[in-house]
Amino acid sequence: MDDTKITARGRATRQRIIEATGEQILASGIGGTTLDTVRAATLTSKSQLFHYFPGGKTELVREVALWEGQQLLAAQEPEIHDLSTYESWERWRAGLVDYYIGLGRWACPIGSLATQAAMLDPELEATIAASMRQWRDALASGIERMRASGLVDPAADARKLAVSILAAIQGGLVLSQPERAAWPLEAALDTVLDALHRVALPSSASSLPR
Amino acid sequence: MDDTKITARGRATRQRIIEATGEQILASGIGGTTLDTVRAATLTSKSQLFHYFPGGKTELVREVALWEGQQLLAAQEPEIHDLSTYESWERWRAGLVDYYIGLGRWACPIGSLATQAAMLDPELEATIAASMRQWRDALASGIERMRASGLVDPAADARKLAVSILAAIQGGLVLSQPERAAWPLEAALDTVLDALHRVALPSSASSLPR
DNA sequence: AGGGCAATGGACTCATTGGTCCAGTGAAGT
DNA sequence: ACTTCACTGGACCAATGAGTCCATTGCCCT
Repeated sequence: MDDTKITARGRATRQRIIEATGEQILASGIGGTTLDTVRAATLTSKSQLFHYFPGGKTELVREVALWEGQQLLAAQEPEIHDLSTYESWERWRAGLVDYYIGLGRWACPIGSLATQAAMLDPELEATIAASMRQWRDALASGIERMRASGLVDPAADARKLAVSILAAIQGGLVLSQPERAAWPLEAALDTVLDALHRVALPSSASSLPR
Repeated sequence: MDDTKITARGRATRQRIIEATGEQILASGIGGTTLDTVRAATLTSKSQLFHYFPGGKTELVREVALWEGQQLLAAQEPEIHDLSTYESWERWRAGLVDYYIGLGRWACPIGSLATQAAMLDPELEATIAASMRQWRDALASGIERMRASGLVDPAADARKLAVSILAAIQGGLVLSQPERAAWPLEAALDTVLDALHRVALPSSASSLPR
């Protein structure tokens, strides 16, 4: 949607719609989120939904995916851009778990969307894949920084480790969901971060208090 | 559904419905699977669907979840009941990846269902959680066997490692989906199985050809 | 052979939902 | 003040999809 003809009030309404839709999708999935429930939650009307998202539900969901991707990355600041020490990784880990706890649901706004997107909308899937890649690259950069400063084995494969960490998060959340508890997520993260510690050079600290 | 009044033909039809529904759910999700498409794929009629699954779509999906859970475990035989050596783990891993490749989609019949179930049907979620627990316990038993035979550190937490391995599978598949490639799944599995190797006792072989 | 019930076919109903349309309202700029 | 256009309200439409109902077929058992 073009931003050329939109007032401050309009932008606020539009953003309100996106955020409310995001919450509903996290809670009930794309299929369980209807334009009517969004309308009710945002105190708007059908025409507003189509005014701000001419492409209808499809476009709205894509905008939500974009927004959630940004939010997820932002929630990991500032550590996500450091990760140059084990202490930084520890802080990042704690913050991330807190973020998911704060959501009130054991689900990743991006991850659970990814599963649904593949079946519904290829463009949405591409958007989400881009968010994932961005996230993965941020983690990989941190590992690279540690490698550069000699904290981990130069032979370590940063890309592969980053993918494994992301997988632990996503998979951990899948398992945490039915348990309604953080321990599967934390166990998976522990194990994979241990693996990261294990590629530490013999001379450096290779274990953290757990 | 009671099996008391069902003929061989009936049972076959019922099973055909379950399997076709399972395929459609894997491809399009629960929401994307309609009774009409199931009817078309199985050459049945609406009344048959309700004849075999009086509870309607809800009951049908639950039966599918049960069936898929059994299939998934069966696909890992016989290794899933061994896992007492690193070689057995390696064979198990190769077989599992092959199984997912064979499905033609980078998704787990149980895992992707789990994400959707939480938003739709608590009983379905419970069914899936039970499958996951069974799976996890099978893996944990294997680790226990290795511990008993002295192949891994007695201090290793089998339950935690099993959860981490499952998380790597589920998360790896989430990441593999948009990539349309096995490497994220394999990377995640590699990393977490490496972690298992690392808890090997110093006297035993602690690395595998990769 | 034939009675009975499982199995099947398919039209029909009703609720939901995405999307359209047009008529009002209000705020920003001149 | 007034004009304009973004913004808003809500009735309406068409498609879809779950579930119902009843009539018909055909297999199993005696």
